[in-house]
Amino acid sequence: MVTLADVAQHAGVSASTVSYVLSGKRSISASTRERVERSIEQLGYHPNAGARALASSRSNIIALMIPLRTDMYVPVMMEIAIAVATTARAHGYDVLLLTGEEGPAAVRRIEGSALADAMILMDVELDDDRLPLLREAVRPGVLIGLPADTTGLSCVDLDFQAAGALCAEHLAALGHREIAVIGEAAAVYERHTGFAERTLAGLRDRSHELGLRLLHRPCEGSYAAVSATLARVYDERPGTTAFVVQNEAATDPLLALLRQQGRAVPEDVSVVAICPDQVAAHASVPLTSVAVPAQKMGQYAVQQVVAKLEGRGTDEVVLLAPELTVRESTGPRAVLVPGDPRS
Amino acid sequence: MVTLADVAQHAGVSASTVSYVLSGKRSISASTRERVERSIEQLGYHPNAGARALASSRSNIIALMIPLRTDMYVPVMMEIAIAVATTARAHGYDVLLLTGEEGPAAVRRIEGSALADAMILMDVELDDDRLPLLREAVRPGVLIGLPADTTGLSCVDLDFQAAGALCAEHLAALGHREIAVIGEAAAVYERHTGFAERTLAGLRDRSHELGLRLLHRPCEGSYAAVSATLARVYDERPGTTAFVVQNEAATDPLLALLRQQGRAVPEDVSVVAICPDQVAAHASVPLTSVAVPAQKMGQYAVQQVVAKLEGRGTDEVVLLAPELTVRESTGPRAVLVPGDPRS
DNA sequence: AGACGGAGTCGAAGCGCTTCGACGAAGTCT
DNA sequence: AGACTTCGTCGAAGCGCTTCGACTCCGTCT
Repeated sequence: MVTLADVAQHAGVSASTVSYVLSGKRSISASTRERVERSIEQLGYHPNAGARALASSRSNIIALMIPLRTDMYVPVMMEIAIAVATTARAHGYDVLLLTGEEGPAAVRRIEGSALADAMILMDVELDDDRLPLLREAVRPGVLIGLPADTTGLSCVDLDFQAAGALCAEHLAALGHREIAVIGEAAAVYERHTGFAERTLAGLRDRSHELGLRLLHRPCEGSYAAVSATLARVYDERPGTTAFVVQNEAATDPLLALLRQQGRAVPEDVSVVAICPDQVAAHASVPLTSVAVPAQKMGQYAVQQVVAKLEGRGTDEVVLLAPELTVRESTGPRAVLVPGDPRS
Repeated sequence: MVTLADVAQHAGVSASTVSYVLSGKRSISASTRERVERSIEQLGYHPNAGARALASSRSNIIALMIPLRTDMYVPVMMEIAIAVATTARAHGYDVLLLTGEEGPAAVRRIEGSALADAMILMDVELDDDRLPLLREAVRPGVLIGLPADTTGLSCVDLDFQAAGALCAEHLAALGHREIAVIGEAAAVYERHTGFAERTLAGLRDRSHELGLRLLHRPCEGSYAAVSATLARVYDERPGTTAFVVQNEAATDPLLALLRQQGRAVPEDVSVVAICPDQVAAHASVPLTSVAVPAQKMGQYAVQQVVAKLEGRGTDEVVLLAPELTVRESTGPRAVLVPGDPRS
């Protein structure tokens, strides 16, 4: 392995000079800089990560804790992870992948070992075990998600409450009065994942204001589960004319089942989904949807964490404003009144 | 931060003794060991990763290069990544997440900087840029996937060729004679991703041996694309009675479209998929499938890489034997002959 | 009894880098 | 002209750990 000393010797300067060329922390004459850079190039020098970390107490690594379970949102998680990795690299950082498995111990381990300079946590629960540790930690952290108590923490998330409200508004404007929510799997609510509850709150509140009747049912992503949920919904609320789907895995089954039952989308039933744009656009009926901006969230988390590492940036909660894109799955409520041509 | 020296002082021993307690590389008396362990516990000591890496030239990190693109196999990639992270932790390693973006430069960087002790590469193309570097590298590497030339490399993958053959056999045994393959997106073939071509080879060869007619069409995962492909298939080969689907994203659209066209699965048409079991089991018609053992592949890759790091283990290519699980999407070919009750 | 070997511990020498203080040279101010 | 800066460079002191002798006991073998 070629070391700093090798480069220094090759360029005829001292080791510290090479170091300063690399870091730019002191001014170096153009001629020296060039000579050093040529030597680096020629020798194929890469600074030893361990030595650098030890001397500078900076590892240039950001830890990313992803959820272990794959019961929800796999594409979203993947998209976030890739966005984090890509953005981090652009800022000169690498990403260490931790699974939720270790839980709070992982936070302690990273903190104690200085393996990473900062942490990004995904799949944050309302009252997450890891948060007290994160608050005490020397190293900055950013959450993707929104816990109950955000004091002393930085968070990024979609404003799911506003997203829920937006769905209600869109459907209300189209004349719908009875709406069913196909929610996440029951387990997601049980572990108090914030986004699910917030979406529901947004839907409830705005529905109430707008005079809509709302029925919420948790639902797994399988055909069988969606089928059962759908049957129950129509049983309890035969007048349902619109669905809001939060569990992205449920969108395809839902559309297929509605079609099978002879309910046309959007003529008879409207469907709004909360999911990544890509998923919405590729459904059998392109879905009117509120996008989950996975990539933006990943990028923002990294930017925030890097800002903190550089001394800029403070704790703040950023809720990205939801955007509803109208595609082909929503339309005016079919009203059968005397005189209506369709009646 | 608490250091080795702090622990040593607290326990009343020298630093090296603490180090040996930690590593177990020299024998330590039970009493000393206990005292040191108590001190470690009480002080909440975690060894500094950088210092350890510098002194031992081992970072205890495994680098994982995942594909940047999300045009295929997202759940598989995610499952592999999680399996790698989990298995690595169980062996005392952490995982560094690299995206394919950097390409060969990433290999050089890891190699030069000693950031990781070993590398696991995913999304390997037949003639991958990174392979020459990996062959020269001091650090061991394992590929998940199978390139054209495997000399000097360790690889794990599903035996996709056998998987293809297995599909053909299953359908032949059920009496099918004309089979259509819904392949991966055209881009996947263009970049010469091994598994796609190997599957096809397996299908072709065995079909030929068994006297089946095979039609292969690349296909994106969207409804529109599957719809178009399906139309073309029935146009060219009206007698098609079975489908093999490789692009897992295409399974749902395919089933939905077949249903829409009044073709019952499995009564009129059989469908075999090559995808993770979870995907197959949750489809609208539970799919007969050859499993892509993502988790096993991830686990194996880590075990292999760890074996190499420990001096055990040599270069070898491991192709996992495919297993076909019969579910509800395949059945005997509907034969309309005079006298058949259905005719 | 003396030589020998293993178990248990310690001290010290690095690992390759960053960073601080120092120093000469050259420019700037009064 | 002398006193100050500023610029560019160097030497040396660590960062916290691993690891290699070396040393001391103490039990064992002849």
